Amino acid sequence: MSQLEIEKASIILKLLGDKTRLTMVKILNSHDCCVCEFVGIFKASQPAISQHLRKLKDVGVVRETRRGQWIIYSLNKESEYYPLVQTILQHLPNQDFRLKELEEQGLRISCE
Amino acid sequence: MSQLEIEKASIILKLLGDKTRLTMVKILNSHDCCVCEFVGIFKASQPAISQHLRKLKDVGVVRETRRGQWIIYSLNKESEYYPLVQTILQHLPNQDFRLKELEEQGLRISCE
DNA sequence: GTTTTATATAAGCAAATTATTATATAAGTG
DNA sequence: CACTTATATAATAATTTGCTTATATAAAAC
Repeated sequence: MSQLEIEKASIILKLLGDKTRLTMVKILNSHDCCVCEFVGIFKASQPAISQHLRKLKDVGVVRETRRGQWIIYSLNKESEYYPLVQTILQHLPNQDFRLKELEEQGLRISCE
Repeated sequence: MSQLEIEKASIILKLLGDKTRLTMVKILNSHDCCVCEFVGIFKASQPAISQHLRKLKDVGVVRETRRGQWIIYSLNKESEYYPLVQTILQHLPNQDFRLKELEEQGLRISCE
């Protein structure tokens, strides 16, 4: 079991202690996503989504890669926090239905 | 693996996303404690400690039992959140040294 | 090169969180 | 019963967080 300082762990837990960010990370655990997909999934503005992603990126939980005009976010498996994040995500129900809903609205394809 | 709604999980993660509360819960995982012991352990006022404990109690993560003039807090193993809390705590270093320090100051005995 | 699409960032503000100070309650002690 | 000890609660102040609005950047399309 990889161990983390309490201080660092509490930072990660606070980050994941937000419904939107926690759902984002759960989704990223099975599928990479771009910002516009998250904007479609959550009833939140684009800047709000960008700001959540930035927080996750700042601590290294997620990474970004540009692909054309899209920026694709993915879980950073090299992060020292990855083991903790993984065990937390295992307690959460699959969120694939959210991506399904997106596809039904024709919003998923746009970023592929 | 017991599953939790995202909404509920995020509430727990936010609660544990505080250094003081996270350390409290880690300590309670191996030893019951009273409020005055936590006041000794953390550089925080008694009301601040009480308020942290209240938040943990309100969601059912901890329980309290009065023993004379002391109120002893313990982890609530019946909580639906207990499995999630356990897996998180496994990633954290043991905090027994904090209780040791208390004993050396003669502050532990007072609550026994 | 202007326009559109995707995203980021900055500033301002409202809501939520945490700590402090003061006071209340409840048990134990002399 | 007055006094002390342990704890809780209420009010308030300070800090943090998350959202909105406006603007900037960067790539793609025309």
